[in-house]
Amino acid sequence: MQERIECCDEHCVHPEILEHVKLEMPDEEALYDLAELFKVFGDTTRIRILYVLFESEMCVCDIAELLNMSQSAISHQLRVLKQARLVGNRREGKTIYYFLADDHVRAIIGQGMEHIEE
Amino acid sequence: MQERIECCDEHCVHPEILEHVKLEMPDEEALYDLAELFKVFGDTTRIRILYVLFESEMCVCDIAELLNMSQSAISHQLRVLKQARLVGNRREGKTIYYFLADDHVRAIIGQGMEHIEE
DNA sequence: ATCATATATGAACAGATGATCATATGTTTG
DNA sequence: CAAACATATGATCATCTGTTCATATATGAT
Repeated sequence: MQERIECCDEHCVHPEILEHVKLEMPDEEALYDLAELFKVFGDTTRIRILYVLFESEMCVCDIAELLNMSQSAISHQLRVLKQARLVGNRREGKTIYYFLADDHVRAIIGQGMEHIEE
Repeated sequence: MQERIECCDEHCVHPEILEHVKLEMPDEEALYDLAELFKVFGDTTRIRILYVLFESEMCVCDIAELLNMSQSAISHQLRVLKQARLVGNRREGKTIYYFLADDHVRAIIGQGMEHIEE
């Protein structure tokens, strides 16, 4: 007689909550984009780059020197950061300066810091 | 005569800014922890789990059913979320209910959403 | 005690990721 | 135009990650 014969027949949350959850879920594309965004923050090198840019815009070789890493490694990561629109850049002669794209970066990292400092 | 003979001798930011950046950087351990935290957010399954828990605490099999994934996969990811202290759980008989650990989760995901919706 | 149910866990494997190396592109200077 | 410099990029490789499968643990019911 019962439709659902597997687990969670009776013990769990009410069906209307399950329905409600399904309705409230953002669409798959947004969830995917969100995970992709956080992946970008989920790497020590990229976090360090972002922290460096908190203080001032900076060229690639300066970042590499500051973080004691190869120019190539930094360049690859700056590409990832730029694709995620977390940083922007501008050219001045041979040099390319990178800077934080917007204040969400600070906000997100700030919230993260609060959590781990608990 | 010059100490620094590589790139960035003259064109780039002033040395005092470089010094300032070095001083302002959080220590390596904090940066590592921060990256680890964002890694946890950087997966579609875990993001979806967190969104489900936005609405209500829920047991493992319900989450699995809602997300159309195996109980094992969900259990593995709940473990990761718990280790990052993003969710907590409580037992009620055979069932274990998971819930959001604190409001940083909402804040962080909210900021992330704002960014991708730009 | 035995069985069913809910969840957890370890091993294994495929796919993703990040640093390195070599090289390419683009800019300035002589 | 050639050389020097700043940056970007493609290939490679070792490592990490997430799912699956099989199995273990824990609780409740009979």
